[in-house]
Amino acid sequence: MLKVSTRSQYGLRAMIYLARHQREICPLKDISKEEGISFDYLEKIISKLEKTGLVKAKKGARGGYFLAKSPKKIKIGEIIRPLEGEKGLVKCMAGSYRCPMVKKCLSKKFWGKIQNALNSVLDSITLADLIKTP
Amino acid sequence: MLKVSTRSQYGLRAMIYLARHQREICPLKDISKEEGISFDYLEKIISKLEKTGLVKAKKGARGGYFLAKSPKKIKIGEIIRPLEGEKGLVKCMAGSYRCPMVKKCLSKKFWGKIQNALNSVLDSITLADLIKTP
DNA sequence: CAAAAACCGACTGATTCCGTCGGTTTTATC
DNA sequence: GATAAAACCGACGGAATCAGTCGGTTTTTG
Repeated sequence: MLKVSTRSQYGLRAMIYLARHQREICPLKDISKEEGISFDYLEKIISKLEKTGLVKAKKGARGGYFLAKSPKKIKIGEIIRPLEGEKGLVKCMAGSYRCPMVKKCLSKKFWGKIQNALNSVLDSITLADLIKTP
Repeated sequence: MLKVSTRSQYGLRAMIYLARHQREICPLKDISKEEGISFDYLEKIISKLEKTGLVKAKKGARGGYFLAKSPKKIKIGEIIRPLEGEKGLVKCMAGSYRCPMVKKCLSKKFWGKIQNALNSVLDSITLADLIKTP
């Protein structure tokens, strides 16, 4: 339905939170409380972001999460894409799939354009851009 | 999951078909056969496009569908948006919904930007653009 | 009248979303 | 060393949506 899942929305909000608390180690409890997002769900989301290397974790008491690099170097696309799954906007762009109509199909190229446009917008904005209050 | 539904993909292909058969009246059977899309499903899709006024129908024997206006005047966004539902990319942009965090939320503006960018790409391309074979 | 077509609404299996839950491991502090 | 706080992990489940099917109605042509 061309919708951004709450996963991505929550993930972005968590990243914004971390960006505003740079050089601190933020326990998930604080983020979830502050943002009003389910702790358990947010855990799954941030763990994904950790696996892609955007976020680092410190375990144990007084542990928590923190950004792996400066907000200036984090493009929003890097946050959204892993959370949405890298499948691509339409099935016919997913790596494995081979559309039987590909020869005659005029629309594939179109969807590729849309996808590229979307990605470049997402990559033209950094986390730092979002937190600077003008 | 930030995916375009097959509804839209099929809808677009049907519109391309109609554009390539301008001034003909195309029975759904032909479109579905040519494009390899389920007749029954396509019927639901095209009926939606008819309701939005992009396509006109002629009932009865020797009836069928045809474009309501020239392909040059049909923006792809006009095709996709009704098929995807006008809900917006994220819940917090849907007309009725009031997010409790709206005051502090830095991301809403961001999603608005993304949505606008997407819409302008979709509206920058016409059906005519898609069928001219370069 | 018969056939061809659009029109319409109800139903269904599968998938994905959006969480929840219970338990494990790691670490800091007392 | 015990305890508590935190990250980590996998299984489960209700709800929504998707993609499609089906059966029937209405309209028009020949």
